[in-house]
Amino acid sequence: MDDAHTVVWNRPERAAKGPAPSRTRAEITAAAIAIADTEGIEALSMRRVAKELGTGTASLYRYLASKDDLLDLMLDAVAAEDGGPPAPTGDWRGDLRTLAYRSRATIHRHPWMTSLAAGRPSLGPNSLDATEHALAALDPLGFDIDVMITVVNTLHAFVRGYAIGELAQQEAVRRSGVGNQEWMDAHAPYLDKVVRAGRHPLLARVIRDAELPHAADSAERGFRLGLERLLDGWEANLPIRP
Amino acid sequence: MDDAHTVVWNRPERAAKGPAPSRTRAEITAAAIAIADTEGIEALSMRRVAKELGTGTASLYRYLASKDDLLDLMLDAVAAEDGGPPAPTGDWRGDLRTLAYRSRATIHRHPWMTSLAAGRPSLGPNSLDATEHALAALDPLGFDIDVMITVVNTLHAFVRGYAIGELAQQEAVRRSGVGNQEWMDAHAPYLDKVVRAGRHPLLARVIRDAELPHAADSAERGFRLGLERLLDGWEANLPIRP
DNA sequence: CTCTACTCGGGTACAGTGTTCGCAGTAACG
DNA sequence: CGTTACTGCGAACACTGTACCCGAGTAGAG
Repeated sequence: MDDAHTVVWNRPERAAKGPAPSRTRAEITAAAIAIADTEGIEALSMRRVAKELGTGTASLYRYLASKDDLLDLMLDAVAAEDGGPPAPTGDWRGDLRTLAYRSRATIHRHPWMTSLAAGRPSLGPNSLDATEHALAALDPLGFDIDVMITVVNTLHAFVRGYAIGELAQQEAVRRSGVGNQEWMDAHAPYLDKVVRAGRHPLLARVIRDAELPHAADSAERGFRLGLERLLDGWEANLPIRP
Repeated sequence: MDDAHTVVWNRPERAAKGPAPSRTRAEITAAAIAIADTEGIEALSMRRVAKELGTGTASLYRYLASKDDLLDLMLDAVAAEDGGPPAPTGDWRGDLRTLAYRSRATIHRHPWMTSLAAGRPSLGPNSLDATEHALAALDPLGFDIDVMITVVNTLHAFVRGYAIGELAQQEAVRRSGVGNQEWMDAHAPYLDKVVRAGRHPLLARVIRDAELPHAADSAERGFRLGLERLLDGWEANLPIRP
């Protein structure tokens, strides 16, 4: 791979000369995503991908400069699911809410996203499309461009950060290899001890009295609550009141 | 490690019988944090930690059931920096702002946190302390416990998510091994092509016209802006108006 | 058409990873 | 004082990403 100095998005898929490649980057990416979805991100190895495609491991390096490139491609590929973001409707609040929920759904479909996205700027073409559409929803509001990008960044930050919290336990359980009940049983004595020690009265109230953590849709309700407050904050600071 | 079924926080540090261990979990954790800070999280291996401490690699497994345990300990250790969170002052807005800024500073000091925190619930004693203090700041406001924990979760989500975005490029540059300029040079042709293609007019405005991304304190100003809007959103929904 | 210059696929090899096993030495309990 | 349970750790195992090199195959040049 002689053009490793270039970025993967800017590298031609097929060489000018020579025989035609038998796979495509998209094929390889799709196989990798399938593995990460079903077996977890820690099961994703180049050898595993090669086996899935029925090729030799070293062949993959004809398409990708490194595993890092593959991870970049995976992140950008899932950003294009559902055929790209919807067009702005004029209701900025509804549009942003829709984008946030779509983003959340995507992360839930691919929990490995959260760990990959950390430390990896979203510069793929599909991610850029998503950002453009988010900006478009804000365009009619009269913010200047600096505020607009800040709003988009903040929304993005909330969605990603919230999803990380939501999926943390679920992912820990999955990685541990045991069932949810066994995982709980392993952690219960420790948490009991903390609560019983009495130095965390409010946390104890959360564990004992709170209804939300025990509800089936607790995460979704918390997400909506946080999101609406965020939108409230911007609505209260619109330069042009509708 | 026969009690691997237990959680690391709940495992006794020293055995009842036998010779005294020559290191402590805290020592090992500190060494690991130092390596991750200076050489990056991908340089953190059990062998590297052992070398740093001058021990054999296998000895570490007398203190930790797995590398995963070590990562958990690292995350909780940094949560205790600066001697724990400050006591509530009565100004809930200021208190939450302080907590958010402290959290951001910690992440900046340890950029590897973002990738570790994904998929790992924060159940360590120091993390629980931090959550307790955040709840305490909200206690006088009259929210019920469900809303309180939602507010804390949302704040946490915003801070973590924003930091991920802030550090993404910086981490990508570091991991690539080349300097910032070379990294920029490698990405510029691709971004130029995207802008020139004309299908992202708002993104083009951000890249060309926005002042914020070029300012030295851009990330900090964006963080403050997002945080204040979030606080605005809650202030507008207080059950008891002060 | 031949020749040349290139690419493609992939077996092999290398350095590194997390973790287990077994063994020698040591401290405390009965 | 013997027994027991621990400690430190060298060696080994099964994996990882990926560089190297090879024969085979294809496109354009002359």
